[in-house]
Amino acid sequence: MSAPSNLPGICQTSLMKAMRPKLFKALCDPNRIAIVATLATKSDPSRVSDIAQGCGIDFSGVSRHLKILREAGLLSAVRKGRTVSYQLESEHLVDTLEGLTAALKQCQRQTSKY
Amino acid sequence: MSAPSNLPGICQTSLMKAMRPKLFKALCDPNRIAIVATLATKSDPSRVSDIAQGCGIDFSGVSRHLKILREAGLLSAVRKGRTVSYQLESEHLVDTLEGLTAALKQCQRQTSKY
DNA sequence: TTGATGTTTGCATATCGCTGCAAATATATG
DNA sequence: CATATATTTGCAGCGATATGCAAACATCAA
Repeated sequence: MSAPSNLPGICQTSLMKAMRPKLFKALCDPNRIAIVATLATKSDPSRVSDIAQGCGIDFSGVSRHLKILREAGLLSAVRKGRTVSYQLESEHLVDTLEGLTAALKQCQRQTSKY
Repeated sequence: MSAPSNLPGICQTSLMKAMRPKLFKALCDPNRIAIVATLATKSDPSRVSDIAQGCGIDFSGVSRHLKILREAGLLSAVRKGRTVSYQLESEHLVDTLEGLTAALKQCQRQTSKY
């Protein structure tokens, strides 16, 4: 039966690598999704206090969310004087998503019946 | 200054829609990621008990994870006799990811300085 | 230095989510 | 019907996470 070899195993491994648990964990909170969506509309970095305006929670909580998103590689932070501004790392996110999509399609191809 | 109009607002809205909180919530558990990666390597639906073999947790927990993934649109389920088999909805996942990528790029374009 | 502003962090609390076990349900078989 | 197998669901325990408040920290301005 034309042995399936261990290609599925390789495929699964590369998918697991592409799935980036940290990314999904960072985006499983609705406030963090809102923050990302908001920052996606800004061409310049936004200050913590400005971002907090949009959310319905305390700025300390927003600061924590921003930290999580930054550690997941989704945001970059810059300090300017007293303020810290965060910006979406759009290309990085796009690259990650495209990598995941490619890995999925690869699996699809290797497991499709013919 | 060639007013930005409310395009950013539209952009943010479409991104929020594309982000699918349910998807990220479904994929923020490591066991669920493993399940998805495993099912991605199968061309046929897999039975709950077989899927549970791979995970290190009780099959009841696996059943719950499968339910969450199914409700997020990531899996489809089919009952055959006493067994229920789950399969990855690969195309749907790919479409969702590509939609999200496209929405992100759209935002990138609209907010880039020129 | 003193005071003001912006952000982060420590702490307590409340809620959420994962898990295992046992019971319930669904289906097949004797 | 009674029994066996496969899956789902109810329940309780428990660790993780989100949140607000207050304190600490960083930076700027008098």
